[in-house]
Amino acid sequence: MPLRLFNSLHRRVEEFTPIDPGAGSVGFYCCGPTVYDFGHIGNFRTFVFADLLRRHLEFRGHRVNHVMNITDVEDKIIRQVAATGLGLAEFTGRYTEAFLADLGTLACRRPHHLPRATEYIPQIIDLIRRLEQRGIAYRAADGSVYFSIQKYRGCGCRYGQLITLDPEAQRRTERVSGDTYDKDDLADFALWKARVPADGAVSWESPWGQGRPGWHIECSAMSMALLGPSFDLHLGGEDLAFPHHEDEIAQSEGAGLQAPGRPFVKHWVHAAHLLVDGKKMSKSLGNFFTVRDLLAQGFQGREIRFLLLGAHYRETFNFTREGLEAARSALARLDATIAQLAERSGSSAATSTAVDSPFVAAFGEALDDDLNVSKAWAIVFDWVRETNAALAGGTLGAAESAARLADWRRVDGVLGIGSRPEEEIPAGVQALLERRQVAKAARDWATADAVRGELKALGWTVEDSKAGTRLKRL
RNA sequence: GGCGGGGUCGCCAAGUGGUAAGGCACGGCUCUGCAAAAGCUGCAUCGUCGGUUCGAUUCCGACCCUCGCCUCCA
Repeated sequence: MPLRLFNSLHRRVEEFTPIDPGAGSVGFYCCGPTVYDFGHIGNFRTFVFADLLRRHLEFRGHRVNHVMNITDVEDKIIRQVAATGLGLAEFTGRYTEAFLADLGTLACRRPHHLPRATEYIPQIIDLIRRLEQRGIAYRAADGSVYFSIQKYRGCGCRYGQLITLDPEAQRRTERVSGDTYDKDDLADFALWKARVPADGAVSWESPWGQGRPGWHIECSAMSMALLGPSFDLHLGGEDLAFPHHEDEIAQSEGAGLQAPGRPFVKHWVHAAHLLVDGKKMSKSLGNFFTVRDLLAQGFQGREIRFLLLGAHYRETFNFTREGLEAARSALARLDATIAQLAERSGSSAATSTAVDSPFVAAFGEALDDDLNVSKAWAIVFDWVRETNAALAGGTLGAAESAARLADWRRVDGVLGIGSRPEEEIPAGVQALLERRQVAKAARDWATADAVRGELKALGWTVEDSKAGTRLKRL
């Protein structure tokens, strides 16, 4: 069975097929961060999900051209720039670096392209001009350029591809009524924002005078610049479906750059939000974690990744500290099995086989099923139990161990969990261990147990087995 | 008010028209000097009430609870 994915465009699970099978790579775009602060764990759920999809596509033999934009000009950024007195590039550069570091902490493969909005101003301007030429964009009294949804519809295009919209039934929220722009229609959105004094030095020359791009237009301009006017996959958090993605479609298809009958994007995929302790993350509730916060609490990136990969991407997922602790325990069990396989396989290398083992095949099929990662983990842990049983039974030879290890590496190429970083054993701990060994040899159990207690207090646990004594970090 | 998700074991979380994966936690047993680790093993009838069906947790209806979106929040 081929890969099937939910497509927000049609609200059903569909087989994934590249829009252009001869292209040699899959065009893959994921809306990235707005760099005005550290990303929180909810943001990273989307990026970890995107990483899983990318890795699975690669596992299935696709070459993926992964693009993620960095929004480095936006209202909040401008406010921060003004408040901190830093230059725009300096300010956004800091958070961009932090974001990429966090992405690395969570073992996400680096996107092939990380375009910044400010580096694509000419392309953005070209796109707006094209929309203007086609009569879909208009300049308002405030000097800004807006996208006219009515004109767009008049061209036979459809606005409302990702959601069902009934403008009459929409509630007037504060955000709408608080909008002070001079738009023809409330639903219209800014393509180019005329400079206002509060923008400070953040502005660019354009055919409409000084100003800066609207939010939605950057993704249209950059995705099409890097992936062409029609590409395969566009991902993002569910909150972006409307209006951001809807507007991206409108701008991109409104510009009419696609070949006849081709859409801007073939498959839209949205990741559900994360809850923290059952509630939406928000600063006022204080249930807001950055990756850094969690590292400071002693958790590892792989533990966070494991937890984020625990649930299906289209389900809201409840992120808790208990969940992180459970992730740690589960990973310790997995790590122990992998370590034993490595030990047992010694120097023998696995002979590569043309056919996937039943384990690897079942794992891949689980992910083919709309990225059913929970099912995939169930398969992994079934395999862990079975492997442990074989290991405990002493029936696993070096070659078989190496083969299993190779299977795990294959699977982990998709999961990206990796292995626990080796921790050096401090000399003091090593000395205690030796003291205990001496006591043990002398059958002085009281001393041996006392030393074990001391080691435990230092964060190390001792495991005796027939093969010898093993020291493990708690 | 409109639209869209959810309610499955103590916690997290899959899934299916024929009596429910996996993880964490917990109990018993084996192994162990004792432990730990590991193995074996035990532990749920799926929000409520109706309906369809030979049979529903899975389909339909109503209700309750909960979460999200409704114009620049992943």
